[in-house]
Amino acid sequence: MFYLKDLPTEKTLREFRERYPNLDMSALKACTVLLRTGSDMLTAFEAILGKHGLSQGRFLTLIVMNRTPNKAISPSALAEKVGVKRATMTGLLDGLEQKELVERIAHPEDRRKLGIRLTNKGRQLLDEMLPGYYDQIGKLMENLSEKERQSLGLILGKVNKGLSTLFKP
Amino acid sequence: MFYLKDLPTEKTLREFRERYPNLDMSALKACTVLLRTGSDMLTAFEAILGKHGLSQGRFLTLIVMNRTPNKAISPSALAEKVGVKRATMTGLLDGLEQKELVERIAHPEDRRKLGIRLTNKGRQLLDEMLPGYYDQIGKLMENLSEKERQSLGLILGKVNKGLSTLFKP
DNA sequence: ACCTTATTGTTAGGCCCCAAACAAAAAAAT
DNA sequence: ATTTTTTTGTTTGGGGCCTAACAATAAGGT
Repeated sequence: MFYLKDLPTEKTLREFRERYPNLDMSALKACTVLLRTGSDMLTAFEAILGKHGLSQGRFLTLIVMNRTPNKAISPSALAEKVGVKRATMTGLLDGLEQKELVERIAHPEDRRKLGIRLTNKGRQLLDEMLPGYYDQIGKLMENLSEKERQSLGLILGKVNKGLSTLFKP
Repeated sequence: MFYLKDLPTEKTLREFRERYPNLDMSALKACTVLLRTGSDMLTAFEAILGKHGLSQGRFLTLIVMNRTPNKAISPSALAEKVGVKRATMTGLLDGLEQKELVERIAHPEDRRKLGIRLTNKGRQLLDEMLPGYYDQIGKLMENLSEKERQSLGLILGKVNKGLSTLFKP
């Protein structure tokens, strides 16, 4: 899951607005459609990743490491970039290490720290699956013109602006 | 979490495209921004709902029931509308029932079936929290003109079309 | 009527996420 | 030099979601 499957119809929206008069119908509609689409996209991606034995979290971890495939990176930096807590990263790395896609290396100076590295097998897996993955993303967006893609970015930027002011006042 | 926190920079995107030439940069960018925004929205909503002791799943369950507040609805219908498996709905209903927001009623004819109803307390909670909730949604979208909201819907519709063709070929 | 099949809600077990608490080690304060 | 604080990675326990398997019941096939 991720979000409501059965989005409210126009009729339901109107009924709700009668009961809760401050309801901004077009805002709620935009909001639900956005979340629904995101939810479906994620579900689709997880299906793709599942074929390679990866979860979204593990895949994102690999992707971040693949930005600098020859450099080691600390679990905490990795957690921050992926957007999970350090505790969660421990679990993701456990899984990746068991599959031998990644290895933990002791830090030469600071004995608290670790360095995480892609193994050859890890790099190999990515090089094998990423072309297909990017293909799918291309197909996903093939119905959008370049202009529409820009427009989408602009609009989502405004949503983000709204997000940042949500909890301030 | 939900999606990558640290989105790729333009530079990283270009580097990736060199390694994976079929990468459609504007497609990937649109994709990541969309998922990132959805992720942030969901996080924000969960923070709001948490104040009322609800999770996203439980809240959506209540919302769906609130469409017809006086009618009982079966757990399986509820699961389908919310977008979770029946097994998951059992857990959601357990939680809601324990908070006395919802009650399970035996079906008069078919002894396999149940009817789920909002209790007074459940209705009360919704009527108390929904105005504020819709307010937040209004604020979230306040930076978008009516035209932009329509445009967003249109664009997301095309993304959805892309989604539906993702696994066919 | 009897047997098979389908449906309903639940339980069991697993994965992924989080928050909180830890031990080990390093850095800062005194 | 000793104590305190901070940082790092991990463990523990909990929630939410899933799949697979169940028992109970109903519906259909013969």
